[in-house]
Amino acid sequence: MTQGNRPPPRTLVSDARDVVEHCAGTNVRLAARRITQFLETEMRATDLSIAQFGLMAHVAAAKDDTIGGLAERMGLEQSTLSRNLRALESAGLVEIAIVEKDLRKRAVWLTETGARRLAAAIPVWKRAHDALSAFLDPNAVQQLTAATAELTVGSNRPTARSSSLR
Amino acid sequence: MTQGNRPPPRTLVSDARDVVEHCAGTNVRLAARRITQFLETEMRATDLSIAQFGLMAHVAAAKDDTIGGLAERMGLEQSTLSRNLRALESAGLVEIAIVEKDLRKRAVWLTETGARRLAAAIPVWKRAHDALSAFLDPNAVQQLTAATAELTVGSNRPTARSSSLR
DNA sequence: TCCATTTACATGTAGTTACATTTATTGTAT
DNA sequence: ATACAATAAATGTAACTACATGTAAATGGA
Repeated sequence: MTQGNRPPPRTLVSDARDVVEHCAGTNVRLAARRITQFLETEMRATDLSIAQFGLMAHVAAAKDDTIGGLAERMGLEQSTLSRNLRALESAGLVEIAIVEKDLRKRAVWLTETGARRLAAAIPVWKRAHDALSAFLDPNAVQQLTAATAELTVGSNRPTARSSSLR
Repeated sequence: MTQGNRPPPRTLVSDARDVVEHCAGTNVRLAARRITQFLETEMRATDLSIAQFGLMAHVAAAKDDTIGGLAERMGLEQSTLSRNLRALESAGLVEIAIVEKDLRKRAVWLTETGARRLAAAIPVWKRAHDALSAFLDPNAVQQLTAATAELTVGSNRPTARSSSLR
């Protein structure tokens, strides 16, 4: 009787199941792995990884295209993007050059080869993405991604109360 | 006049913008990076990465807990999981042992230390996850992840028409 | 039983990512 | 003009991940 509708006692196992089921972090990472593996398989013929394909699409779509600007929009560390771009440069797919107005900055653009490779990859991506759409709603992913935009670490941390932890 | 409501001609730039905006692969990866960075920051005090935290939660929640079974449920390569587990083993957080019934298999479980570390991390995760919920709906992520479950490469590839590419 | 096949895991190698630090350039206050 | 601070990118290092391959154990048909 004293147990009424008290919640069941939390155990490590039940807490762990909670994490496995509900954690947005572990779950979005799992979803990303599965979707990546699917698209990577479907787009194997392009000889571009999803990371490379996405980066090249960003470069092609970019108006301001300094490394820092790209990193911001892609949610990548500047150092990560720097390296990924250098790899594409070595492959002859992009060119990187110093901006005259500010010698610290670098501008990036697709080479002819890069543009051709991206253009060739787009229809493959379209077919792969259509196949993916049979399983999940790309709009849902888009909305999720949009929601995370405000999460950007750096300036606007509304929940910077982590100091109260210790 | 001849242009009526014909769709505009596709250019590489407009196609690239399409990819950037709509691609579920690049977008879910972006969302995963942002969410990971947020949680990693909020949970710094636990001294566990999200990958480690999630893996330990899976180990704690697992009934069958061979490496292959874990890999399946976590959408990770067996080789990846093998290494990640060995790292946790070196840190004294899990134990790994051969299964007597089948000497090829390995069973995994948390050590006392591991259980204590995970138990200590759970409330930190709860606070971090609550903060995250202000920005996005964990249910949406859960549903997305559930949708990707059928995507598992290996058996049920409904779109294995990639050979028609060339 | 024996051998080929399959299964489970480990290892070599490489791509993607992040943090900390360094280097070069720009901006600013004296 | 000079010195100090801020900004942009590159580099050192390491974690996470996957593919290809190797090794050991189990399984199944001859």
